[in-house]
Amino acid sequence: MPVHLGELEQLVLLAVMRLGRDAYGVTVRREITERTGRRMSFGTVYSTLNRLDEKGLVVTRLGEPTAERGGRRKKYFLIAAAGRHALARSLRNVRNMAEGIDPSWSVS
Amino acid sequence: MPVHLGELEQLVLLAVMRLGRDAYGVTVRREITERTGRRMSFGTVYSTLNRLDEKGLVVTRLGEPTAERGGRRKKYFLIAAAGRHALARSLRNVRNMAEGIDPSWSVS
DNA sequence: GTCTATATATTCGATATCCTCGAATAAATG
DNA sequence: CATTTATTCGAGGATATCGAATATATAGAC
Repeated sequence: MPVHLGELEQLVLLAVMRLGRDAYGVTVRREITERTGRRMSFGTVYSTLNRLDEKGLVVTRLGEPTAERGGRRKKYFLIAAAGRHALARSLRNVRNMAEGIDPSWSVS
Repeated sequence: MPVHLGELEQLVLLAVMRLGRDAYGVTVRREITERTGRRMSFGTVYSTLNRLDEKGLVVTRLGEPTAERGGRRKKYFLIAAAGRHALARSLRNVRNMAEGIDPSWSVS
């Protein structure tokens, strides 16, 4: 099994963490788009969420129907311990590599 | 053409920046492994470097033979302006998503 | 000088994983 | 049963990965 997080897996895991108990397909996609400007289809988001689930990096629970106006039940995602670890490693790697290379270059 | 940087592309670009004029296959691989612990074959490194080259994110120059003890000439890599921009965007996205989610979680 | 062994470095070909989308499906309410 | 909300599916492209093959340089034997 792959030990590394893909690019989008990283962003999706971060979104799941940010959203806490309100993380599901729609909100995850919105969070990423709002914070990064990155656009993607729902299919993309869900395939990533499901992959993270299969890897055991998130856990899911099925939501109750809301009283809003129909619509299928939500599938909520929560980050798992393994997900936290994988994310921490991944971010640490980037930080270690970026350390010392400074602001200037991120502008030009 | 894809607008996003893969996970490894990000690390390789950072290594190329760090190494300045001494960036080539062998040193890039070593830099990443030393700083992150991440192992990979040379084939992996070179395929990524070449992909970045095709995308115009790095530029190459061929080194002169050294007086060390045989061996093929080195192909040096330098980050291009487009590479800096892509990297800056990519890192900014991660930072924007990680912002506010703090220390505690990176431990547990 | 020129062969050949050896060291250094890069390329190649094949496969797995990740990303991506649009269309299809499912499940809830009025 | 029409509409809304949400998720799954199927197919194709991009990235990552490796081991083996290839290229190119020097040193030493002859």
